[in-house]
Amino acid sequence: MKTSVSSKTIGRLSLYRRLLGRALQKGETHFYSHQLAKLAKGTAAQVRRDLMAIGYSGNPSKGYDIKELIGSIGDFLDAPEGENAALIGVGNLGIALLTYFSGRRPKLSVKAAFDKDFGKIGRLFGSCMCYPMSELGKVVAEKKIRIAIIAVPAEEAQKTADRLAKANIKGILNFAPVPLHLPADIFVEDMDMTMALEKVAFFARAASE
Amino acid sequence: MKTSVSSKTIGRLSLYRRLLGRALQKGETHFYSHQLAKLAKGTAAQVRRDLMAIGYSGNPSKGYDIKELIGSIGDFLDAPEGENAALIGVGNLGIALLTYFSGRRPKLSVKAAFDKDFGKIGRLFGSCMCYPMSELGKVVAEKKIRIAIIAVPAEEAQKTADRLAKANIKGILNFAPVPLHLPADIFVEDMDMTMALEKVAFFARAASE
DNA sequence: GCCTGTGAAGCTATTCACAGCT
DNA sequence: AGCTGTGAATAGCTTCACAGGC
Repeated sequence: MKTSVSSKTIGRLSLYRRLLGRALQKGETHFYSHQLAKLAKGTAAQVRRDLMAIGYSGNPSKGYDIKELIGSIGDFLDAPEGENAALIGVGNLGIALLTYFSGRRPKLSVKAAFDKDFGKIGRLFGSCMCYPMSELGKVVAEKKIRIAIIAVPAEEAQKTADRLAKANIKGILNFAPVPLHLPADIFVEDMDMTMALEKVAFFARAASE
Repeated sequence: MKTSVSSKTIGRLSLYRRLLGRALQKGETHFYSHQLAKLAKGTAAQVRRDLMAIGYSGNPSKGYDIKELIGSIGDFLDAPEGENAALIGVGNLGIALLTYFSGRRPKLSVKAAFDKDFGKIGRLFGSCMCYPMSELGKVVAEKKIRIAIIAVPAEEAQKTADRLAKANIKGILNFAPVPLHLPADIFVEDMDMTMALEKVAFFARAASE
């Protein structure tokens, strides 16, 4: 049932939830689709379509109840038991990501880090222990980890991904600037920062002339 | 003319260039569209369409000349004089990005960093001097900076973006997890890592049942 | 009147499929 | 035979526009 929702819609739902959370903290209680659209830089029709996908219904006169809607998005997006992640590659970027993700979502946290550098193994980064790669399978099973973040150099990314696949990881957030070749049942989301920066450079130039 | 190429195509061209560079280093000289497609995890037809967009033509019998193609992509994507970027927000993430982007592309480099923390101002990060925000306009003009990377906390992102707009920045790579409201002639690419991780969590779960 | 929910239209992006070349 | 380049077809996503409700 839920597999029929597009990746783009899932992304926007994640965004809506955050924006709604901020509105809630400011004391708002209800929102119209066009208000949420404005915050999210989308259109009202799209907001309504996205909410249709999760089966949430608003009220034509008051709009959407913010608290309720946040709950509905959570019911749809989050695993009830929460989701544990592993970080592979405790370099500059890896450490920044650990900090960035820590405490952001109650149901989604990085529970273990891995590196091949013996200087890092056994140390705590934030509240996250760094293990050697050889213990990947064991730790992943113990801590019920299902998703992983790859923050290793490009040359090691594919090898790392293969090990993750063997460890039964089902989803990967990939920061290495190379596409990963993996079995089709593993979901991969690429964060190609080089691509992103080159895009910005290109369109900035295109706009300037 | 070049504005007619879609953002997705631009992104893939950036990827192709990197993949071709690696193939070149391995000693390859020619490539067929299906070979590049395999590396890029796309289809042969799409590779050919993308190359059509930049007006590069291959040879039906030998395929594409790798060196030549890298050159053509460069002619299309890169500003001949190069493109200078600024980094705003020298926290954990900002520093990781400085390291990540340094030396990756000859024609695209981060030339200045900005922060509001006086402890950071005046220091060198990598080869990048950290300036106070008050000097943004001046430094941007002096160093001919046209694009910027936002790596500040969510609460400060919009304010930072407004200052960048005032400083005549034409493109922004935004790592803050909030959409930015800016004049339409400024290109913004969002790197919403929270969204990406939630997507991975969702589809990993969907695949597991 | 101004909202939501949604079928239908419109767009954009991708893939098919084949003519033309070597 | 096996490739490229490309019109035509398809699939996927977004927006329009309006019925129905308060």
